[in-house]
Amino acid sequence: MGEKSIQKRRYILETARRVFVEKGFKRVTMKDIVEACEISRGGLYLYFESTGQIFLEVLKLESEETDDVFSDSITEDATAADILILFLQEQKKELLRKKDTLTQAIYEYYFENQPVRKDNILRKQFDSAVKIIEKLIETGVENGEFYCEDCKGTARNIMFVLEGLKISAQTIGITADTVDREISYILRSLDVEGV
Amino acid sequence: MGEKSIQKRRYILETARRVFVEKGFKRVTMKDIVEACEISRGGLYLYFESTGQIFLEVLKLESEETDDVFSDSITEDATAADILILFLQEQKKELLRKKDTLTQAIYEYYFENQPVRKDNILRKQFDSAVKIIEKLIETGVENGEFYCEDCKGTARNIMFVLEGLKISAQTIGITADTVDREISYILRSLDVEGV
Amino acid sequence: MGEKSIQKRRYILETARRVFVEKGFKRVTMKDIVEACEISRGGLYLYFESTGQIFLEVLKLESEETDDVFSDSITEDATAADILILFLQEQKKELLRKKDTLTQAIYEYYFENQPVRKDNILRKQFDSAVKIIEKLIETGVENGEFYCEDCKGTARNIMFVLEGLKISAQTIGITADTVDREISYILRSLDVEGV
Amino acid sequence: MGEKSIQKRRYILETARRVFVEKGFKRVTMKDIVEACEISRGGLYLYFESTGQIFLEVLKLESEETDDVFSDSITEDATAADILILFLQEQKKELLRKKDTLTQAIYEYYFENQPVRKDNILRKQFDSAVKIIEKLIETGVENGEFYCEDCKGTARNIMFVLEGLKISAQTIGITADTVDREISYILRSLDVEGV
DNA sequence: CATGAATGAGAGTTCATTCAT
DNA sequence: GATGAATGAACTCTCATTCAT
Repeated sequence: MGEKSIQKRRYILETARRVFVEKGFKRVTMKDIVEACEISRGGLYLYFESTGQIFLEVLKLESEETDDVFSDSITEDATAADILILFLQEQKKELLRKKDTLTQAIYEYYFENQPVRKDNILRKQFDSAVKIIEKLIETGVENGEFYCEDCKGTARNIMFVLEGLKISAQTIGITADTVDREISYILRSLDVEGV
Repeated sequence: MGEKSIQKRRYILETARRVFVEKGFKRVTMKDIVEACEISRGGLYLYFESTGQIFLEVLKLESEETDDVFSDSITEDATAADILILFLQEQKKELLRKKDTLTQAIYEYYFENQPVRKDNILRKQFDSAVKIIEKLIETGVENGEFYCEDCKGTARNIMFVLEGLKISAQTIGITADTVDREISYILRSLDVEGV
Repeated sequence: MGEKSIQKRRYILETARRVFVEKGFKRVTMKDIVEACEISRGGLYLYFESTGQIFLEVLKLESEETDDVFSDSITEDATAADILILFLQEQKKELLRKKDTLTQAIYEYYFENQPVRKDNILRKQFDSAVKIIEKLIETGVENGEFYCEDCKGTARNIMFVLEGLKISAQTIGITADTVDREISYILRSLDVEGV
Repeated sequence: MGEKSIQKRRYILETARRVFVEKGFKRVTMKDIVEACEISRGGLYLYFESTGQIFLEVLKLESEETDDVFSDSITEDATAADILILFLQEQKKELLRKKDTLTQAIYEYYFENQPVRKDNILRKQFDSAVKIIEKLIETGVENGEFYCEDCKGTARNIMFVLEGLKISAQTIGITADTVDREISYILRSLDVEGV
């Protein structure tokens, strides 16, 4: 059952991604994807067997392409504070996009499919983000940019706040203001100046 | 549209609630509710016209009965810190329940139906919770229990952390430990002693 | 899930019977039956859930209505030989009908579904036919109409010959002559005169 | 339509045979055969155009290789009774095998495809078996081994009993005992001693 | 008011068959 | 000759919704 044309596979995943962005996870049917891809009903089944599988593959692709969220922000002479701020700004953009984001689909998918710890991509991303932020804060503390007694705790706290903002964006709705306020709250708690 | 038997209406909502707790929002069909209620198909339509409407009514009932989350915790001689801690412990319980909670259904519902600001019950609850916490913190500050420069900001921050924990509980899964750590992080940031 | 209108149920079974007679068992789809009955797709599922179930019910009806194959042949003053001959003539008619018979469908069904001994309607019918024939032969022997050393064996043998003719009719094809020859072979072996 | 590789053709038929043995005729799809043969979808169509055609060819091969059912049993000094008994024992083995036999597939095929008399392989086999048994009985009668007034009739009767047993084995199920009883019934009717 | 049979749209899935390579 | 990706028809099954009783 060799995986057929690898381009087509990728094409389907990219197209499906748009569908998920638009409709979330649950509402998406194989038919939706077939139609978006303009391929035949049977054609899709040649590559994938369910929306769940397709979604997971979309996520995989996604994380392959973007596990460098931070690396983008890192330039030689950027300070820890610079990087943290940049990262938070990125998150803000993402948060406010609301549509054009997989967020909703991801949540919906994980509501239904809570895979074993190990397979939970979401968890991996969360944990790795915590680690990176922790490192960043430690660096900042060493440089005298930040003041912080519990770097790991703070990193975790930041991530939960971001998660809270993310889900709020999708449910109760948030404004740029709200995000800005939370970001400065975080930065102030680190004693970053001029915020 | 004469409102028929008000007991039956209530009976349906209570039964439907259980269904939503069990299956979330999206997966619930009118058929599910009909079967859970053991009433006739047509009968349900006499009272409600869609799962969405039913869900909203369930939420309404819910909030009528439970906008006193705090009042429970408040006894005459409880300190602000006592109350806050009690509140956070309540939230912890709720968070770890995971199943047996409307949380997932609520998120799912609001993913699809983002009503005008004003009708967003979720938002109202969030905002009112922020206000209450803010008050609480202010009281605590006045009493010298807490140290806090931006009460409103802190209150908001607490709520976002809780939201973050809530959604994490439903997706990546969290442990009691994780919640405890966040709670003490919050309390420490308020300079609450002995945490 | 009460069984709805009993007439409709029966109507469906009778219509389905015609479909099975025409197409056998395997080739029949739920759609075929829906169309033959001129009811809606969902309507059929209200009553039955698979062609297999429908077929079994058809058989049940069938056997309720026809377990009196013999009783028809029995009149007060008929001799055992008369009855046996009548019975064999009935079988001949059935055999030669070829179409307009459930035979094929029955075989196809039992190829796939070999239920526990006890539930095998086919087996029950076979066994009960053997018993009746045995009785008949015994009576004939007592009356001096037949000569037979092993009544049970002969009865069984007759039934297997009939089965052989039945399946042959459906596969290699047989003529009236063939059946007649087998019938007289049987009767001769019982020493029935004038055959 | 140049006949391509004759080995491949044969390979396909042998593999397909196994598939038919396992699943009968109707349930077998071109896909099943393609997969069992581990060849390409298009490849199969180069050699055959339908499961029906493949099945017929399988039967042809089969009969080429096994029209010597009897010859196996015939040794120089075997008596007619010996040979008949051996033949019936062979049939018994076949009957009880149930799975691992083409029987079901053959019946299913002929249910749907009743070719003109002449092409009906099944019929040919039946007729030729009758002839051989007839010869055998005649020989036995001449040798004083058997008593029989209508050799052809008896031969035919034996074959129908065998057919009856065969179809019963596939539908209502039979035991070794049942077969033994029928075999001795047959032999007794031929006055074979010691049965 | 209440019932529940009936309808029909729509989602999922599998395969026979073709055809460009 | 051979491959296997692609197509589209055909089936199965489930529900929201209506409507006669």
